[in-house]
Amino acid sequence: MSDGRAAQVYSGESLLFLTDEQLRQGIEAMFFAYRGFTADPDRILAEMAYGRAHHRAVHFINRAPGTTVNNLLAILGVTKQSLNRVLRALISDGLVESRVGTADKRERHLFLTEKGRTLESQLSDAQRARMRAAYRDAGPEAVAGFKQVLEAMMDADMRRAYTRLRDSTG
Amino acid sequence: MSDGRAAQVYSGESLLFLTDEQLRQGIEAMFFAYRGFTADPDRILAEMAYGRAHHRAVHFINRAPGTTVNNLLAILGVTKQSLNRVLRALISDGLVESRVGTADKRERHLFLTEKGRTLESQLSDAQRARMRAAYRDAGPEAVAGFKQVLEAMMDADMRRAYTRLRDSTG
DNA sequence: TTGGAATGTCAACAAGGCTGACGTAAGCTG
DNA sequence: CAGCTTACGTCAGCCTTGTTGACATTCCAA
Repeated sequence: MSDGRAAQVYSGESLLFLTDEQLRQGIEAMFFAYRGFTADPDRILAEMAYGRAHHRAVHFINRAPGTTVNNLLAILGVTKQSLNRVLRALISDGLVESRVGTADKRERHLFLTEKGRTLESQLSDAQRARMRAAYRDAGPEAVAGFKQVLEAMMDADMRRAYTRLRDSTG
Repeated sequence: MSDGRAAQVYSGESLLFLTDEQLRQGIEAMFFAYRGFTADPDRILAEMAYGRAHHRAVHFINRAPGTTVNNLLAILGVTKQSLNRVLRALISDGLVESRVGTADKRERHLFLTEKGRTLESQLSDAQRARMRAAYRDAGPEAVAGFKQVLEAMMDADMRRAYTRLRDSTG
């Protein structure tokens, strides 16, 4: 399995960055960084009895207004029961509106209300602030590399979801 | 708050990478990539009634053998009650050994047993395999940028923990 | 018209966070 | 030595967020 050590050996063009040690560093970096990544929104959410699951739902509904429940399910990678609990809370609190589909009436299309948009921007402002600071510290080339590695780490279907979202706006 | 748009304006040297849009892309990349990051160990853990929490404990005990409970607590960022539940399972299953401190007898020093090391390498082999593939795809410069951005995203104390671990071995 | 897809809902459960409270042993300090 | 603090363990209870399984409804499509 671990061919990292082996990689060191036949490195004509320095494959030292594939060492087990280097990989472990990356793993730990992901772990610690993800904590920072979620810390700021988590603090805001805690004040209003919401959790990370609500944040994720709100984020992706904002990103793709009118998305269906099924679609959101696939993006978030949770069961419909799990998502439903979150959506129910958001709908009954008036942050999300669920409209029956016109073409296919089985589908529910999800939209943020004004109140929902307010929370969303509060959360993403906080998260972006940290991200922006990190980007600024690291510089544009580092950011390009950052995205490249992250994209390569994704499962194939998540990469498809990611690039589809990215290319639809960005 | 969101000065991303503003950044576009006075970009003498292209601050386009600080756009809200670019930041959002990074946020979504983190989200999707983290799923991939944990997917392989999660599959292995599920087969043996362990969870991500056990993985984290085993990982850091392996990284810093003889570490104290308090130290582990700080690194993992959880309460002692939460960690204790996990440690109790690992100790009673014979994956972790807890030795009373010699200098300070209040402390418990934690070590992996042979069985513990076996699980650890199984998990980290799986995680490294994905990481290695991603690194290889992206190349050494991208990897350098990846680490740079992640490090900049961490909270100050987590960055300290991270660099301390990194510099102790790597 | 009938099968299957999309959605929703109920119930039950587990992992893994959390707080609060309490106990014990050990170290430190005045 | 006395008393405070630290390190650790543990009990009890709560919350969020994930899971399965079962079942009803609605409605498209063959």
